[in-house]
Amino acid sequence: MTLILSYRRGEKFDNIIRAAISVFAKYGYHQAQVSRIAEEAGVAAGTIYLYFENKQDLLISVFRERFGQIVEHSKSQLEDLPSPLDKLYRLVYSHYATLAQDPEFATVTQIELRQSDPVIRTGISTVMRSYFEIIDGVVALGQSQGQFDPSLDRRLMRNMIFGTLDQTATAWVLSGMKYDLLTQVEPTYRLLLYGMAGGKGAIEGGGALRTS
Amino acid sequence: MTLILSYRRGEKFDNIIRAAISVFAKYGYHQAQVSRIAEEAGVAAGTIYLYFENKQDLLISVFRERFGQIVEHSKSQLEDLPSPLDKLYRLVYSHYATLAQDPEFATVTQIELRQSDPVIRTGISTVMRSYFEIIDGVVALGQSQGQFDPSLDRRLMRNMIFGTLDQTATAWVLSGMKYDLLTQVEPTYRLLLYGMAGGKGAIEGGGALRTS
Amino acid sequence: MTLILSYRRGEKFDNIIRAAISVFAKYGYHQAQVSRIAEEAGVAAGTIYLYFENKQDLLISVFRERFGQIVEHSKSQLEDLPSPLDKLYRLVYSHYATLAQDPEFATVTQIELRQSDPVIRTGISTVMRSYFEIIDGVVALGQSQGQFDPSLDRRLMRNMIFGTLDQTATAWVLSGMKYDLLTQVEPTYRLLLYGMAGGKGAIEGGGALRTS
Amino acid sequence: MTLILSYRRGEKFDNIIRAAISVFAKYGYHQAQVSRIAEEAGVAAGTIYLYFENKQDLLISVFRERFGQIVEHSKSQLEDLPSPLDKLYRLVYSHYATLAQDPEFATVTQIELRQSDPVIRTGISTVMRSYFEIIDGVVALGQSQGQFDPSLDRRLMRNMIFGTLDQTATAWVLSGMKYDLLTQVEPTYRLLLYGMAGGKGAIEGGGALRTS
DNA sequence: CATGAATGAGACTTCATTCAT
DNA sequence: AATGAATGAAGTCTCATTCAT
Repeated sequence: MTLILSYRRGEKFDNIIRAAISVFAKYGYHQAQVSRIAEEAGVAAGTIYLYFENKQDLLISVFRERFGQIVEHSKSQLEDLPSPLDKLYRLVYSHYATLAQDPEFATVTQIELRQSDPVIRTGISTVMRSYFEIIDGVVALGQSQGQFDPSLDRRLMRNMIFGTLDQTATAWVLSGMKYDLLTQVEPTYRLLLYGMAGGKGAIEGGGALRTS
Repeated sequence: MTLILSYRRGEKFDNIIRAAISVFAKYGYHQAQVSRIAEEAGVAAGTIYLYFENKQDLLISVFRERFGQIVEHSKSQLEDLPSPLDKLYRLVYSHYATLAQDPEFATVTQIELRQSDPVIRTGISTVMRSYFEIIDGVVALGQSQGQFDPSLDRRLMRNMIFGTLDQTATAWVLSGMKYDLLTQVEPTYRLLLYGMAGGKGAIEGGGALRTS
Repeated sequence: MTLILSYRRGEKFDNIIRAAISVFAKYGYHQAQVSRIAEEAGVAAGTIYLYFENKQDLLISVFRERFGQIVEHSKSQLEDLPSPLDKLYRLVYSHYATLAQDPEFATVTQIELRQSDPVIRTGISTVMRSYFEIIDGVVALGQSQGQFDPSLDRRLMRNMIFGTLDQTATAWVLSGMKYDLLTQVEPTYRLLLYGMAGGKGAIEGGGALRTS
Repeated sequence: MTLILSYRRGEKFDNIIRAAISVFAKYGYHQAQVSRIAEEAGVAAGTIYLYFENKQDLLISVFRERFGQIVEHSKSQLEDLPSPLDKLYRLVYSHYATLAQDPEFATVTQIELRQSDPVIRTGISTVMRSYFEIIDGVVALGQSQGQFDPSLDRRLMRNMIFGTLDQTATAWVLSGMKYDLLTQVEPTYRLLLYGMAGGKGAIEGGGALRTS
């Protein structure tokens, strides 16, 4: 494991990651053969095991590697912005843009990564946590400054933001990426902020059932 | 296939479905052996293939069977309610209540069903479509009656609603179901309806970036 | 494991054992492919795993199965004989005759079974123990009746008996089984009983070094 | 091969041999990784291949190197002694003492070296032959001088001597070397010389079966 | 003489599925 | 309708060995 880490970060490492994304996207995780990834990366099959512990680790690493960059990128982008609203907008934009720019990565992220395998889920959730922290940061700031409803549970808001972005992205991938995901940035932003009511303020109704 | 259908709906069918949920929840889809499901259902392994085409079909059937009931239930529940707001509230409630009532089914739904296998995804999306149609119906009614912002894309609203419910449910399952999911009904309803801004109406800011 | 045991003892079981002896003898343990054994046994490769846990278990089972028969046979043969000397003679005869009758089994026993793999050694030693107990029984009886020197360590005598039989058998196998092993029965018996001195009684010498 | 020989005998060669004994004893031949031996010897993995042809050669060399010393030592020790009985005694003593002095080497010799691999067996038997010749020399001298029964087959006597020493040593190793092997020198010597009957001379019985 | 990153062959084993009974 | 013994395809991973430096 220590040895493996010492190998990381090299031309071959990058080639393997690239090839893995491509092959995972094309064939899916289970159908993707390690030997095929090796071939596409221009290395011997055994070489992959100098850089990754096993196939699962490769999938997780693909995600960590790329999504880690995205998280770093998002973080730096949001830092410059003082307004929580701007941060939210930028967050939506970054999320969609990242996926729109790289269809193969989008496929892997939205489809292949949803493996129920515990090891894979655990590996992914580690990276996801840092993304959630970014979202949480935006939410917290907005609440403290009064732009976001301070009475709402922070975790729930995060679930809405991520759930909406993720579901929208998944729907887009499953549609065959036929439309431009970036057209959804603005409406998603508005929807998250003002809700389905569109910012009209409190509406009568919906309360009759609350006791059920 | 015709033969298979003729067998369906019997005591054994139900036993197998029940056993499958239990075993999928305990071991995960890939680790769940058909022979183990058979054992837990009290039938021979081969018998399962009289009721289901294959293991994938079993997973999809589990979902179709249970989720179909839920969809029917939700549909009938919403029909009685005239207000789109009440419908939305009831939708949130039903979604959470169904999962909260059956932890094993919740695990299978939120975790195991997220298989990247195309066949499984296709099978699931068929069932999901009818659920999406319910959501879409609520959204359309709300827009035509003016409670929901008519300028918003209907599909996007559906993605937000489902994405939020789903992500919230997944977070709850992954947390070990340690808290009561039903406490999230009310806040989720409000959040979906009024957004993060809490229904304060248009807020300045967030617009500067819209051209980026 | 319980399941596996329920399968044991059938025509297929015997065929696999027979095929395994043949293939192990021909190719050696490591070079012997499970698929080849299956082919020779006239079953599918997977079928072997219904009867044996793995390849190691197959090797151990081969030994246990055949050697177990031998042990039972030897035990019954020796029981009838009242004299420890006759028992010893019969022991030597049985040991050599068993191997001489089945060259393939002899090869597996003397060569392939000498794997240093801990699991294999453990599996084998379990069966060997019962053979050692037979030898020990003969030794104990002979000592109590006065035909064997009672001052000698019983375990050491067992080591000499088994070591001599085993080494003689191994030398015979490695020689290509070019001579008749049964010609060694009589001289082996005499050698074990009377020693290299040939029963001449105490001889001067050899004592000068005993303090070194 | 010529190149390889020219490298031999140096500090590194000795380090590798030492490391190999240690690693083979700890992990067994198949579990012993060349890279681990290299690490323990303080050299790079590739360096081992400057001194040894392959892993098998390394195992054989370990044996040849150490056992060769032992053979030379035994030979020189026995040369001084005029009596075949003293030679026999010394042989037993040397055999046990060598193993008792070096537990790791004992483990490798008695356990790891029993590989069924033909190449390894062949390599080992070459070294063994010279040891057998020493034994044969003692036997021949004893027979010609009349201390050993001249009617007995020389090879059989060698098998008994080596088989007894070897089996006793193996039993000692497998017991975890819990007792002092040297306590077995004297009884082993007596047992080999006078047999189980303890030198009482011919005993009635055991003859009835000789025709069977 | 030495290194150590890269190679790549090779086989065990699992388990969903079948089909004779 | 049910059984369950038998099938057989299919792919990951290890690690001895090489060779460019």
